[in-house]
Amino acid sequence: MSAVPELRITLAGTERVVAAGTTAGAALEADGRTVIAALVNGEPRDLDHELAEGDAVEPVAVDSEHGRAILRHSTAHVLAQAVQELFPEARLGIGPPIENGFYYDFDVAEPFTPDDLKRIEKKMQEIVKQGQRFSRRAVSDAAAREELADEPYKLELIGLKGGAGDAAEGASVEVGAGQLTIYDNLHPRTGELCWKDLCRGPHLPTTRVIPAFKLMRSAAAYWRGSERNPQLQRIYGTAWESRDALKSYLTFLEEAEKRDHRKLGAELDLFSFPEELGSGMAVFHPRGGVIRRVMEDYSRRRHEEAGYEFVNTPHISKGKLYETSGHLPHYADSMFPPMEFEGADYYLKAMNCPMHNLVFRARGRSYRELPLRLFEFGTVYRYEKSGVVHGLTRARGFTQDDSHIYCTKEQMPGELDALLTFVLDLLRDYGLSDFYLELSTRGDSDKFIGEPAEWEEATEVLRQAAEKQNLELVLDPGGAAYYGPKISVQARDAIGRTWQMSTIQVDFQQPKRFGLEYQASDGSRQRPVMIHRALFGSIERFFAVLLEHYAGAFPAWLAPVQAVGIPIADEHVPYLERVADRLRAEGIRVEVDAGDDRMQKKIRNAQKSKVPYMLLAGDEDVSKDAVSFRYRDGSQNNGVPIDQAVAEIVTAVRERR
RNA sequence: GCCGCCUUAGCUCAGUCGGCCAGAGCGACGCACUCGUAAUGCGUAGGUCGUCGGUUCGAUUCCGACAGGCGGCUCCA
Repeated sequence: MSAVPELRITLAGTERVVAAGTTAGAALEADGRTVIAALVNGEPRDLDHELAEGDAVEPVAVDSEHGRAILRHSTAHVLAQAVQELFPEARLGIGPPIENGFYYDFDVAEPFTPDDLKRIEKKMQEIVKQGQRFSRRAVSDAAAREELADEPYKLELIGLKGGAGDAAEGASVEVGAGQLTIYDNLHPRTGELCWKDLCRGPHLPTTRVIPAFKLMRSAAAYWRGSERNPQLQRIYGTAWESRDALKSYLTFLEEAEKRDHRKLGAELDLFSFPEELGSGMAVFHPRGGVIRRVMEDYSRRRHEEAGYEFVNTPHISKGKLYETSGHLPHYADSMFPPMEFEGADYYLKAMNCPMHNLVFRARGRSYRELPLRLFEFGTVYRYEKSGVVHGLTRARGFTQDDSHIYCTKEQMPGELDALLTFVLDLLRDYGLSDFYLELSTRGDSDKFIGEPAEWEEATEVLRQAAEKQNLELVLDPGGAAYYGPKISVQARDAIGRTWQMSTIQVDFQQPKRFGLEYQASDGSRQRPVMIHRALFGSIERFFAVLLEHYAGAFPAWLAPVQAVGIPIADEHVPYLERVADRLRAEGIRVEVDAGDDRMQKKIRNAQKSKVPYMLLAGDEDVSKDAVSFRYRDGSQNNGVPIDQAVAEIVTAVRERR
């Protein structure tokens, strides 16, 4: 019989009895390298956290989502320590883990240079190599204030304790709701204090078990995320459980860079942003134009089949319209300033909905017409701040595939359900297949207008429609537009990035503001519900997403040039022209490369322009009434009879492959 | 809008510690070559070094403003 007091705990699901004073690490027999922390009763804890009677303990592996966050958080501490060693005057902001990495904010007189980053990274490596221990220590608020007297931002966080979640994204990793703690970095042999930071933790046992990290960039960021606050210098870094994991992340970034639509757009001669037009305004070149036209044509056809009616509206209108719609009071910052003309203020169109409301209101409407679905490729202009304009995904002029559906309240659930299915099916036809949905609801802010009961009802209907799709549903409280809740469809692309695509919004406001009415079967006048919905979001943005998704190698039906004829020698050009004529007669976009490059060079050019089909012909093919295929992936299929070759291409295009 | 960085030929980039005619590769154009699955050779043209202003005997180079771009912050389709 031992006199040592004992504890009963649950270890990774099984009951155990351990000596009092046992740490989570000891109970888990953690090596501190692959298992780097513990979940105690669901809360992340350091390995040297002492267990209490009845605790449930689970290991946290460094290569788990939780584990990486802890690793990155610890690496952020190493970053801050390195910065303060090199720049003793630097004051600390916050330093949380983020997706794929971490950052730390500093108040310094001069922004960091790329050279500074190199020095900081080197210093971090020294700290990692030393293997300093992360040691947790509870402190009272008063003691923390005294210790951190030189860290004004930390003091501010202490003052905000409890409300830290609202203080700033990431601030909650510094101060939790309860007892304040400070982490000391201790020298492994001497135990000497090397550095300390106010932090909730948990952390790795030592800096030595940071396997791989890299500083990425520095940039300015507002303290606590507000434009009104001072700007701090933020350093971004990434950290991984192994060198290989870091390497594959860096490879992913390279891949993303290769797919950048701005780069591909120039390389493939699809579009450009002439400086003469001003920032955020694109022109589409013929090759981009044809892709866009095919995208639009297919969308038009599907909308027509789904009972939409097409309308057209101007690009400019008197300000009164946007006062009626409520945009001017809520949205004026995003609109171009007005043009004074004939005694009225004219605004560039920033939204299509007010104009569609005028179409609805142009005459009396009957319940028999509902749901009335108005559709337009409507070009809008929005004033985007100069720093946010970004290629085709964030432009100042863009075209929405916008539609507004007017229906009765009773029709709303069925309409939303059908709409969401329609939207997802159509997106799938363009080649996106991996989706999740986001439901954005009303928040506390006073930007939201309208009756809470209406909001609740609409939110509930949207939720039900979303749940029927059997897709992951993410809640986004407070993310709604000012006039109503919305569902947005998020799509993951070929390399796993997510893009916001379609949005579906319910709006009770505009029908009221415009006095929209229909006559019901009982002769009474009723107010319709309005559903806003853009499927591509904007054609330009959707174009960019597809361009990046396919890395420029569009499926045949969208490819600007679907086939290129490549003669082995000049004398084979007329033969290929005849083949090309056959294809053109079937509506295929085909070119014959009759230039005086060598055949190999023509193949290279066609390959670089990502043409799906290369059709080669030499004496052998001519003698057999055939062509030889070279596909984009480099594979070939030689001596294919012309009829068969034409059929192969036509079928692929018809089936949108 | 804020912070930092960037802007040299159609594209990608050298270069000038302030000094006579600013370079390369690719692309374009011309000539020769007529070739079986990712670059044939030779030649030619092309730049008031983003714009405007300042400093200087002299500015593409230094300084400032503006425009455009890139990375973030804030915001968003």
